[in-house]
Amino acid sequence: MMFSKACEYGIRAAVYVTLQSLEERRVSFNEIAKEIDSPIAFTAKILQQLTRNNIIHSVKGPTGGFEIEREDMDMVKLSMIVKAIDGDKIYTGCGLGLKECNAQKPCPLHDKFLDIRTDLRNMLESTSLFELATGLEVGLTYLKR
Amino acid sequence: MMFSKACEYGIRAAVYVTLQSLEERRVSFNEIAKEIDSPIAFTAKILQQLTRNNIIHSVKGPTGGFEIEREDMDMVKLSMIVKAIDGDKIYTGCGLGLKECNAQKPCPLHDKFLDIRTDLRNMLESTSLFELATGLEVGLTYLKR
DNA sequence: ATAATATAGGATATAATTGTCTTTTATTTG
DNA sequence: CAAATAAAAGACAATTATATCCTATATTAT
Ligand code: FES
Ligand code: FES
Repeated sequence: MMFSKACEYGIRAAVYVTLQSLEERRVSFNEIAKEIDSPIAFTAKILQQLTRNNIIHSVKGPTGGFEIEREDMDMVKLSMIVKAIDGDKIYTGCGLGLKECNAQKPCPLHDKFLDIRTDLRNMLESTSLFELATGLEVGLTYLKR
Repeated sequence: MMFSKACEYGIRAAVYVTLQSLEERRVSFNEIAKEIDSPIAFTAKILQQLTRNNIIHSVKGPTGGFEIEREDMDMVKLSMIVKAIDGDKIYTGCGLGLKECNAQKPCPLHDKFLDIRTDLRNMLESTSLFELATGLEVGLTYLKR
């Protein structure tokens, strides 16, 4: 609804990688897909995108898998994942589908829509992977149900 | 992104019907599609949905077309249109795609997501077609381009 | 070096959404 | 009543999003 399926899987996957990297564990896409309850091959594609965008790091071969550096856990915000997977139409598009969102020639919902979207944007730009992983770590939140 | 294309067209169409009904004019789906710059046949389908959900009123035959009662312009909120076309997943779904959004077993983004979604919901539930049409009427807002 | 392992990449399949076309039904006017 | 008009309905087509499968490439351990 707000994010594509691919983006939802991408965020859940990145948070799971973060959680495991906190314990120095590399994880395979098989494990990730199982733990976040997502389609394996599709998840692998999404992990490729995250890797190409330097959001997570991948290592091939035995003992390989996905990981994320400790400093990146703080640096990587949700907005970066959303942008890598869904692009920035979530920021730039018109809520009523006009060709562009423009205050000079706004749709009837423009002002109200912009309020919501600005809040969403601020939230995504200020939320780090580390922050999301900590709730998981102490069992307060879940990646599947 | 936030709404489906169908929903975007639906809102724009309903606002246009409202604007014209303020001047006692019934409008055909051909005119609506032209004025909101949307695919004609697809728009006709969406107008059917709005009619079935008693959001706008349709009249067949010569002099027929779509219209909306003056009192309905205030009574119909955007939330009703969104619900009629996109269903209520926008209100009930989990932002990270968990099978359900539930505070007992929340995803890592639950609290922050709920804040945004509540604002969106309040906005949609408090915004009437009349309110949106008035900006159009005085040339402050636009339904195409 | 070789075998085993794990991600990368490309081709393909399936499902959902978006969009078109044609026929039917209801209504109004002459 | 007949002709014209406009929405309703159903079948179909195109596009996009989601998902799977198979092969290639890189890396590690033996
Ligand atoms: S013009 Fe529609 S949201 Fe800005
Ligand atoms: S559980 Fe994910 S948004 Fe509520």
